Formats: sequence, C-alpha cells, structure tokens
Amino acid sequence: MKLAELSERSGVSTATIKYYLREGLLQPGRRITATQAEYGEEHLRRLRLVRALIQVGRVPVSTTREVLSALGDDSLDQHSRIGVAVQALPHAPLPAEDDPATEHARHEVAKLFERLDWDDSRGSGPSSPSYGTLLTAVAALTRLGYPCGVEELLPYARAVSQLSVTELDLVARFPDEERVEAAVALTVLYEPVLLSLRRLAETDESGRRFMNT
Amino acid sequence: MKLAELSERSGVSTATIKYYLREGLLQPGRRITATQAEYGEEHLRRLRLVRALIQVGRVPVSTTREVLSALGDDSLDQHSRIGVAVQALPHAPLPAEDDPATEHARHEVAKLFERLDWDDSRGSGPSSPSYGTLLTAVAALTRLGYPCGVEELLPYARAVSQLSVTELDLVARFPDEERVEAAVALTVLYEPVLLSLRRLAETDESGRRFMNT
DNA sequence: TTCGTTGGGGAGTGGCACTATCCAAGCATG
DNA sequence: CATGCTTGGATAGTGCCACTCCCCAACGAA
Repeated sequence: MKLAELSERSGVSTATIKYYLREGLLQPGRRITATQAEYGEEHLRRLRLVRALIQVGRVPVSTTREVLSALGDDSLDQHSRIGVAVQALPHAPLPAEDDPATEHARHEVAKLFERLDWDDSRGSGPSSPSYGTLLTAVAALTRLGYPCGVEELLPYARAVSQLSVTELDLVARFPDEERVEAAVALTVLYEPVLLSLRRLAETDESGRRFMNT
Repeated sequence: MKLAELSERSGVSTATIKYYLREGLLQPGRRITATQAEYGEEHLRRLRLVRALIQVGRVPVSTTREVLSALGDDSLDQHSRIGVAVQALPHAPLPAEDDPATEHARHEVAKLFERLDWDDSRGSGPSSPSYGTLLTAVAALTRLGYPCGVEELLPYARAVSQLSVTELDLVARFPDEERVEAAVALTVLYEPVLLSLRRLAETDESGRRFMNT
C-alpha cells in the first residue's frame, strides 16, 4: 500500500504520516522506486497505536518514540521493557525539597508503602518516577489544606491493586511477542477510561447528595 | 503583602503572577498608590490553587479561568457549580462517527450504564463530556484489538463508584462555602494520585509475574 | 537627590504538533 | 513521446500555549 492509502485507511493525513516518519515513530516503507515506497499491514497497526497513544493517551511525540523503542528492545526481559516504556511516560515535576508539605507527603506515602507489600526491587518504590508524581500531588493537596494521608490514600491503593491484577491477567493472555505492546497500550489507554469513569461516578454521586429534585 | 512577597511565599515568579493577573486567574490587589498594590491571604490561597490545577492537574490556563469562575457563580446550586467546573476540564476529542469501533464503544458503554444505576438527569450520561472521552478511549482500544467491553469496564466502574462515595464523604465535611472548591480541587488533584498509584501497582504486579529473581 | 524597587503592559521566547510548499522523479493517458 | 497529475522527501512556516523579558513611570529609603 502507498502512503496515500495508508493515510486513508488510518484517517491520518499524509502530511502527519510524513512527520511521524521523520520523527522515527514509523519505520520507513519498502522502497519501490526512487520516489515511491510500499507500506504493509504492520505499518497500519503501528500507526494506529501511535495515534492512540498521542491523541487518546496524550503522550508527547518524543516520549512516544522512547516508548516504542523500549517495546522492541530485545536485550531486556518483558518486565524491564514494560518498566522502561512506562517510565518514559510523562510525569509531574518532582516536588520542592525544602517544604513542610513535601515532608508530610514523603512521610504519608512511606507509611502507605509499608501497609501494602509493594517492593522497590520490582520497580515500584521511591526510585520510580510515578512515586515522584504521587509525592507532588499529595504535597499540593496538603499545601491547600485538603486531607491526604495514609487513610485517604489506602482506598485508592487497594482499588488499583485489584485492578492491576485483572489487567495483568488480560496481558498474560496475549502471546509473548505481543505482551509488552499490550501492557503499554492498556496502561496508557485505560487511563482516560479510569479518569472519565471517575468523573462520571463523582458527578452522579454529587447529584445524589447535593441536587434537590 | 506586595507582589514580591506574594511571589516569595507562593514560590511563583513575579512575572508569572503578573501573567495570571492579566489572564484573570487572580483578582487584582487593593491599590495603595498609583504603582503599588496590596495582596492578602486569600490571594495567596487562590494562587496556590491555580498553581496546583495548572502544574499538578495539567489544566490549561484558559480552562482554569472557566473553572474558577464556576466556583464563584452564586446563581447556581452546589451540584451545578461542581458540574460546570468539571465539564470545563479538558476532555479527549469525540470519536469518529462512522466507524465500527465507535459503534462497538457506544454499545458497550450503554450496556455498562444499564448495569450501574447512573442517571443522566444527574449529569453523568451521554450528554456529559466525560462520556465522550470514555467512548473515544474504548473505541481506540477496540480499533487496536484489545478487549474493552462491559465485562472489562465493570471492575473499573465499580471501583470508582466506591471511591466517589468516600470522596464525597470528604467533601461533605467541609462547610458550605468551601465545598465547591474542595470538590474541584479533589477531583483534579486526586487524578495524578490515582494514575500514579495505578502505574505503581501495575509495575509491582508485572514484577511479580514476569520477573525472574 | 539619587538610586534601587514596584507594578503594569507589550513584545518576545521556546516548545510542540503539525501543515504548507516546493521539488524532482514516477506513472498514466492520448 | 509529450503532457500533466501523483508520489515521497525535505524545508520552512503556522498556531497555540505558558510563560519570560524588557521598558517605563511612579514610589520610597538613604
């Protein structure tokens, strides 16, 4: 298939596909002549993944490139490739160091990790960028005077622990060679699912309580 | 307090504060002389909220302005103000209309809503922007061949339903005049908490399964 | 009086995700 | 074989966003 057909079948403009090729998000097609190239189904699939990550998952283009290169890094085992890909995803800036709210956040999050048996040797833990994002968010809430200690965090942690089990069950059903891509796609694309369901649930619950009808 | 002190106590540069003033995210200070203004504690508090929404919650500046104006709209009741503020938050683009994946998404999400008793009259439901975001994400997953039907969505929906109850319990503890701000702050700032905990949980679970030690 | 400081305002910056234009080399048609 | 449309590569430009710089006139302390 030529670039124009790839564009039509994916719904992505040829200009944008050319941009992705330049940025290394897509392998170049097989050259037919000096000015033409041939693309296959795997290009279409990859393009759809790229589009989903960028548009639905809001992953920046440069980050997408890193994530994709981790997908194909044969020198790593499955867990490491998933880890590298997920760590490349965007995270909040680290919190200010000398700040009482940050101190509180560190303390509460540390207590949370004691109560769960999450293990830093598996990649969760203070060394992970997600841990930094968590600290930043907890510190910001603390600074604004909203409660955000272990007791408030635990229900969230328990909920996502359960969800991660069912999610990894899903990932495990895929054959080896598709598993890392599945893990990344599900990690990124279930984020908007989770957030929109949460907003819908909150809107509904807020209506139950604060609406007079 | 003068602008310089406001800057120091909030950790936001004077240039940025001036930018927020111009953008209407902050009320102008009380004018002392022709070239000086006085700011109070409520300016500091508002500034911290703005910073948290923009930096931690990744809410765009223009959206933040809309959210803040909904906070102070006395013509609406609490539920409506929360609703307006949350609807102003960023959402994914609506999915393509004439697409089998979108059709599938509509169908599955409709089935999901039948199983929960979420009510469109309360603001959740097809008319809500979050509903559109959900459709887009489900359609993208479907297009990539990942399972994303009622059975997969239900655990997520149940989890966030529970969380929304505890969260609204928290909101209800605040006095009336602080309640809407609390609802918005908690909605936005718990998003990174939820997402980072999910990534940590997944990393941990992936380690348990796919790591050889 | 002098000199640093203050707040307002307009213009500039850097990053990002495209997008428009140009060009030479095909291919298709009469 | 001539003509004109299409193709893919490269370069430069666009629009948006969140700041950030700079200048200015008015203050205020020494």
